[in-house]
Amino acid sequence: MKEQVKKYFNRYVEFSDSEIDEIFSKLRQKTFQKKAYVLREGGICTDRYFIISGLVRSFYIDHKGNEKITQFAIQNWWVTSMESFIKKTPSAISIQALEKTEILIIDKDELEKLFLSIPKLERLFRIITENMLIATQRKNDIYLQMKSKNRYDDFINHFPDFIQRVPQYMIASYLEITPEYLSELRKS
Amino acid sequence: MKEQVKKYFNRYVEFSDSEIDEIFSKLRQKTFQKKAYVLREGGICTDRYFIISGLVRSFYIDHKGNEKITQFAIQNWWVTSMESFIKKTPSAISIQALEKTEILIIDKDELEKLFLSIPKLERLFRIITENMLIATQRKNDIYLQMKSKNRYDDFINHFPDFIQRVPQYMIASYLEITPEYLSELRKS
DNA sequence: CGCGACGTTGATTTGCCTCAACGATTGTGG
DNA sequence: CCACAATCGTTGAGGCAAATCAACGTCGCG
Repeated sequence: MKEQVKKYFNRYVEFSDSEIDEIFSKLRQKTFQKKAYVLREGGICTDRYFIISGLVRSFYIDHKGNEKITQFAIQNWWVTSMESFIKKTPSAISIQALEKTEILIIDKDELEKLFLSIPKLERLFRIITENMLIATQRKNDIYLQMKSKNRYDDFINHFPDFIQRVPQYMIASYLEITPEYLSELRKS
Repeated sequence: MKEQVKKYFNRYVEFSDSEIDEIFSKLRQKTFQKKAYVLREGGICTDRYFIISGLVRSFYIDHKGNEKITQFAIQNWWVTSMESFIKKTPSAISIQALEKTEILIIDKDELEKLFLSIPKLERLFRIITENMLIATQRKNDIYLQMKSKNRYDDFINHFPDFIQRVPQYMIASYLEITPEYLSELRKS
């Protein structure tokens, strides 16, 4: 497991073994069973979560009471409620495991301390955040412009493995389509 | 002008005067007339742009040949084509001044060097990127869920000054509505 | 076994787009 | 300084993508 994380970290910035050890000493590891909540709506999100294995979704409840899924995250992805984490406000989203999921947890205060002692770590997080921004902008631009059918095709191309692991109505939610209409689309 | 930027920088991280001077020595200043292009689609975006005064839009051309506006930026905002900047790929978007606009330009290579000599600057950019991510996610979540009418109301509340400065059909484009339909909405 | 979770189907409605045409305003060259 | 062209907002008719609502079939699980 440590090897996996180390490899991931070194993809963007090179850390020495002692730096990795220092970072690791601040991480907590936790296992979430299927349907368990990593974070509940309304709570302050004080952590960043790194997925070792498994699958989670983040979602919020819209004004009509429907769940809206904003993100799926798997192995080697970071999740958090960014707005809550940065502004220390109650989180609008919940994060929930869809399978048994292994997660590494880093606390905000610990992270800030690590940024000071290991500036390279701050660099890593700058880069990670930039990548998240690009991905989010991409979803924004592409999905607003595309018709439902094309969004579904795009999703299949980008995340083929998710089709197997995620129930269809959740994919519909992520794509902002009703389950009924997605079912219709799939016939063709 | 220098005071304005210094004040902005110090909102997130405190820099010494000598650090500010070092940063400033790497910045170029440029004035763009109305309708002038800061960046053209297809070019590699090697800079980040900081708006001193004025107003720009970023937009791309969709598959039907229509302009889609993804962002407006004013005083104290950063703009760039993030994907092009990070990956060094041709930019999908153009950036254009909608008014006479004063811009500070920082080159990517210079910025990377500054990150090494002034780690606090990297911190500033991490924070800026986080804020951009939050804003982008917000647009994502809210706009996908809202009907056109609500998006327009939301826009008016968040950016009341833009209404005066930006032609209506550009606001329509930003909100992913046709100008005709926005006109219809405004009647109520 | 029985219940809840999930996918499908069909009928109806609606939000929004498309296309075409028409004023009002601004700007520009002769 | 006027004439003509762009640019911009509005209006209306018609059409389609996608939502809503309700009902039903199927599977897996406690």
